Amino acid sequence: MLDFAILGLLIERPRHGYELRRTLGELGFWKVSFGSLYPALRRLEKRGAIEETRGTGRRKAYEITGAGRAIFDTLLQSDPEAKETDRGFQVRLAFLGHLPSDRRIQVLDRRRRELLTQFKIAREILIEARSATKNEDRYRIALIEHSMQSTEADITWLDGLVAAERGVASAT
Amino acid sequence: MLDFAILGLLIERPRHGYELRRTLGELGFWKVSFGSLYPALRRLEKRGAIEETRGTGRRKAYEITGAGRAIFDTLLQSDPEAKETDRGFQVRLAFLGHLPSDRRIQVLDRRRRELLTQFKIAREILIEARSATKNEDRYRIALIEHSMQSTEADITWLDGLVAAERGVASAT
DNA sequence: GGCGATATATATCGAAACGATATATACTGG
DNA sequence: CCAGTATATATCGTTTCGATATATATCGCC
Repeated sequence: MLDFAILGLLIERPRHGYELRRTLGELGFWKVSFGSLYPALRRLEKRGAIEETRGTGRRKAYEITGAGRAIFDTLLQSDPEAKETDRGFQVRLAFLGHLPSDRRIQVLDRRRRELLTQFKIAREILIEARSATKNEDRYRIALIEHSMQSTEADITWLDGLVAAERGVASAT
Repeated sequence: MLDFAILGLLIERPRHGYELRRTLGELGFWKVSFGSLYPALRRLEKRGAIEETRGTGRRKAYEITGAGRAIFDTLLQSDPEAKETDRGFQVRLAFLGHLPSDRRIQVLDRRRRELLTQFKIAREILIEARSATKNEDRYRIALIEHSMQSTEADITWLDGLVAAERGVASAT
C-alpha cells in the first residue's frame, strides 16, 4: 500500500523522499517512518517503477517510469470486492479520481458494506459487555461505544461521498 | 504495546492465545494477526512474564507471573507526557481503571492536547489544499476534512470521559 | 451414529513497517 | 559568521503483518 501511495503521488510530479513523507502525512494517511519509506523507494527502484534524478543540494528527486504507471494502474483497478485495510482504503480513496465515476461508486459501496458489518459486530459485543460489567470495565465499554460511533460517522461520511458522486455522474 | 495488552488481559484471568486475539479484537483495538500474537507470547514467556499451563484439548492456557505484573505496572505508570500512538492510547485506556483517578485524568488530558495539535495542523493543511485545488483532488480534500471531523469527535468524546472521571472523583 | 462442514487453535514464513538513531546539509536570527 | 533549527537521507534491530499450514473440536443433519 505504501508503494501504491508513493506511485500515486509521483504521477503528479517528481518528489524527493522527505517530501513524499510529508505529503503522506498531510493526506491524513499516516506519518510513515523513514524506516518504511527509504526501503520502499529502493524496492520501487529495483522494480524499475521509479528513477532517481539528482535534485538540488542533498535532495534526490524520484520520477515515475512507464512501468511504474502500469503498476499503479494495476493496483488502482484491483478487485473492488477484495478485503482491504483501513489504510488501504484511504490510499485508494486519495487516488479515486483516476477511476471512472461508476467504478468509484463501487469502491465506496464496498467500503460501506464493510463498515456496516463492523458496526453490527461492535453492537453485539457491546450488548455482551454491558451485561457482564464488572464496574471497572467502564473504560472498556467506553472504548467499544466510541468505536461504534466512529464507524457510524464514517458510514454517514461515505454516504455523502456517494451522493456527491452520483450528482456529478448525473450532471454530465 | 501488544505485550502490554496481553499482560493486562491475563491479569484478570488465564487465557489461551486464540482467546487473547479475540478479546483484543472485541476491545476495538485491532484484530492482531497470529504472526504477531504467538511470537509475542514466546517473548513474554522468555522474559518470565507469563507461564504456559495445559488447558483443555489443544489449548495452552497462559498465566501471568509476579514478574509479569511488575512489567505491566511499569508500562501502566510510564511517563504520561511521552508521545504515544493511537493504539498505544487505546490499550492504555482499556486498563485505565488500574490507575488512581487523578492519574487517569492526566492521561486523558495529555491525549486531548495531542489531538488538538493534530486538529490544528489538519486545519492549516486543509486551507492550503483548498486554495491549490485542481478539481480532481476532490477526494483528497474529503479525506482531510474527514480526518478533522474524526479528531474533533474524539476530543469531544475525551471531554466526556474527563467529566465522568471528575464526577466520580468528587463523588468519593 | 457417523460424516462433512465449519469453528477453534497453534504455529511459522517472508515481507513490510516501525521507532530510534546517526549524520550531513541548508536555512535563519542575532 | 556562527549557533541553532529545519531539512534530508540512511540504516539497525525489532515488531507486526498477511498468508498459509495443520490439527482438533463442535455442530447440523440425514
